[in-house]
Amino acid sequence: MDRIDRRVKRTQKLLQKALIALTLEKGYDHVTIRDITDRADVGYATFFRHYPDKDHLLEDILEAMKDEFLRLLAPYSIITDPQKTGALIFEYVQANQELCQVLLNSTDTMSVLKPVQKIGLQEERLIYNHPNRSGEGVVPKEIAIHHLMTSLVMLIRWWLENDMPYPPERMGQIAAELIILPTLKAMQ
Amino acid sequence: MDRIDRRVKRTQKLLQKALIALTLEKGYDHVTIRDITDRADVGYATFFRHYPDKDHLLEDILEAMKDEFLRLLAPYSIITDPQKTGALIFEYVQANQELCQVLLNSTDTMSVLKPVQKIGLQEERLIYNHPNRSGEGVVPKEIAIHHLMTSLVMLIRWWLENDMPYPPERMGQIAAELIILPTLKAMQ
DNA sequence: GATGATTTGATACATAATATATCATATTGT
DNA sequence: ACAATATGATATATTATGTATCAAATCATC
Repeated sequence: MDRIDRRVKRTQKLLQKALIALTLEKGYDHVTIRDITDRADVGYATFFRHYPDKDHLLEDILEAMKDEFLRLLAPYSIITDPQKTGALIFEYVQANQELCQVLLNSTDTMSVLKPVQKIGLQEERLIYNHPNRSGEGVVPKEIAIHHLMTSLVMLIRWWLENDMPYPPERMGQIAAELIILPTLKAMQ
Repeated sequence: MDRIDRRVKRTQKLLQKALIALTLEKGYDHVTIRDITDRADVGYATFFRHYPDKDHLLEDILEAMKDEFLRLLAPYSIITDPQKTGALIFEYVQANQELCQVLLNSTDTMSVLKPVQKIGLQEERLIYNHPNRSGEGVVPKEIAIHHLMTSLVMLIRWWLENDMPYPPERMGQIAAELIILPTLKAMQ
């Protein structure tokens, strides 16, 4: 009933791989749809049978990554153990370096931030009740969560752009001291 | 000798104003060069006599803003008085709301971050010698400065996107507690 | 394995935007 | 007033997007 045609899944995977490879080669903006379909060895018109434009293909890639990523982090909490969670995040980024580079450096980086925001809101209750939170800060909750998530993404961006000069454990520690703990402390 | 033809300055100003207005109306990506030249009431080919593409026009606008912005902040330091400087920043953003919205929400927001980074590096020595800095943190200097600047830009983005729900003074305070002071403390 | 449904490839085509070239006209700096 | 330069208008080449069509291949299911 609800199963997806093998051909569809195959075509979409080919298009996704092609976009990732081409973005690494010449930059997201300079990749044309013809480039993608040629690389994927797929008819040109076939692209539009799956995605209305390039951005939607990127979004699809991001969605898949998000799911895998959340599964990885599920056993821990960014609040209960900031350093450990931070390290896990940077280990994941290291293991999926090319994919992350594409998602975070495509012109559309900002669109990546929206799903990330959602992840933040899912943990909101957890954050709000955490003992590290003093409750005496001046920072509204919504701002704090926004800051937490976007700053982490920006830190990952920096790390990738500078060829990962520190190991994941160290980056986790940095994320904790620079972003996670201060945010908890400053929350209203 | 070095002076610029009045016609050139006039045309460039018209193109800049047109891009800002059109970006607010329909979004940066959807603005065509024909749109710009029509709105500016200028010949189509004239655009390319000044800029190779839309991004370079945006860059020109950004450059002008950067200069004005730095002149505004010159008497103060983000380090000596974080709250006051923060408030000043948000007051400027409020006064130049439309311009800032265009620069921070155009797809190319990331290109805005590069000049901002430069501003940060100019203050680097000042930051490094500030008494608020404990010197016991684990965060490398380059990461701290990157974090400081990008987080401020992201906070401004949030403020604009959410219709500026708090006054500039409050935002300056928030920026200080959430970003500036923690960064100084965590610096190595 | 046969069959009806769906996807794909190939092709043609319409549209839109970018970018360049040319030349008469208008404006500028001196 | 005059030489230099910028502009407007127009034509044209190029590139990319997006749609339409139909035969052939592939799929799910029985």
